[in-house]
Amino acid sequence: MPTPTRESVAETLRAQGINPTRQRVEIAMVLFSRHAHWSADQVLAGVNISHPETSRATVYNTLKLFVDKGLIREVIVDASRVFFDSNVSPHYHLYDVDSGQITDIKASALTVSGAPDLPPGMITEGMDIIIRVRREKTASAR
Amino acid sequence: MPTPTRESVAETLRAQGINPTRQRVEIAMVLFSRHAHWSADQVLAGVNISHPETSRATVYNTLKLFVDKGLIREVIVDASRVFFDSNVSPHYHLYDVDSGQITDIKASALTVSGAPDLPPGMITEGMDIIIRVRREKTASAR
DNA sequence: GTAGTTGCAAAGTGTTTGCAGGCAG
DNA sequence: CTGCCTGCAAACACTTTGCAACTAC
Repeated sequence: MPTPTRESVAETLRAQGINPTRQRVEIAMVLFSRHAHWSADQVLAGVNISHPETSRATVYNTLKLFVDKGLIREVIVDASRVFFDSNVSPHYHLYDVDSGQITDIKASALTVSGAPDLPPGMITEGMDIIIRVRREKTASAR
Repeated sequence: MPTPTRESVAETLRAQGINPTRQRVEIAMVLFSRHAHWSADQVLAGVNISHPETSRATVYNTLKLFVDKGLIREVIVDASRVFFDSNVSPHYHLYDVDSGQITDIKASALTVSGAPDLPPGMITEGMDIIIRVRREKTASAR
């Protein structure tokens, strides 16, 4: 995924039925500049480097909009903040509980079998797998 | 797991090196009254039915203590609050995104193979699997 | 007396909301 | 003009913290 241009990003947004306003394009530019796990604040900071005129509220609104439209994914690994993942291909996560670092695991690298029976009338929306790791030897600090 | 007595709970706490104070025993009584996914507020409410003298701060402190000691598990499925799971045997979760309902899936019901290579010096602390489900037909509301 | 524990209220963090003003067609 | 977007600041929900009072030994 090469660094996208404003035009290609605007095109992507339109394709999802999203009106490509200036702020939304800027936010998408940041998100798609690389596959990463962004907090809302990181996105806000990223956007305002190049274009110092996007508000926090707009960032939150836009991130929610993008999630609804399937452009990005929410990643919930930490109770205290949501990350937004610009990699929407099937994958799971490795979470370093010490550093907070999140790493992707290709879905093809893990096989899950034996899907449980869902309650009737329910459909699966998605499956998250989070492998929590930490630096060895840390033992039982705290 | 039958409803525990204050004595058996105190014993459990001591076994983990936890000083079984009045409040801690009350909190453990609530948590162990049944396997469930408790929010801090639910625990606070539960404790204060029978013993209206435990503060919010103590509930939070105690829950954290219990997690550290392995008596209960944190479940992070929702960005906005932490649940505490009094079932510490290996299992995964089904999460109903509409109702917020969390259901256990026995670990034996799911098989995961192909553990990815960890970064060197890292050890696995645990693996969470969350299957997000929702009521069929809801389609693309909002 | 000492160390560990608790309660209170205030502070903190990430996120959401209400609303007036702006912009595009 | 009209409806969608945006920015601001206040509001929110959950959690954490500082600190004085308390308890057990």
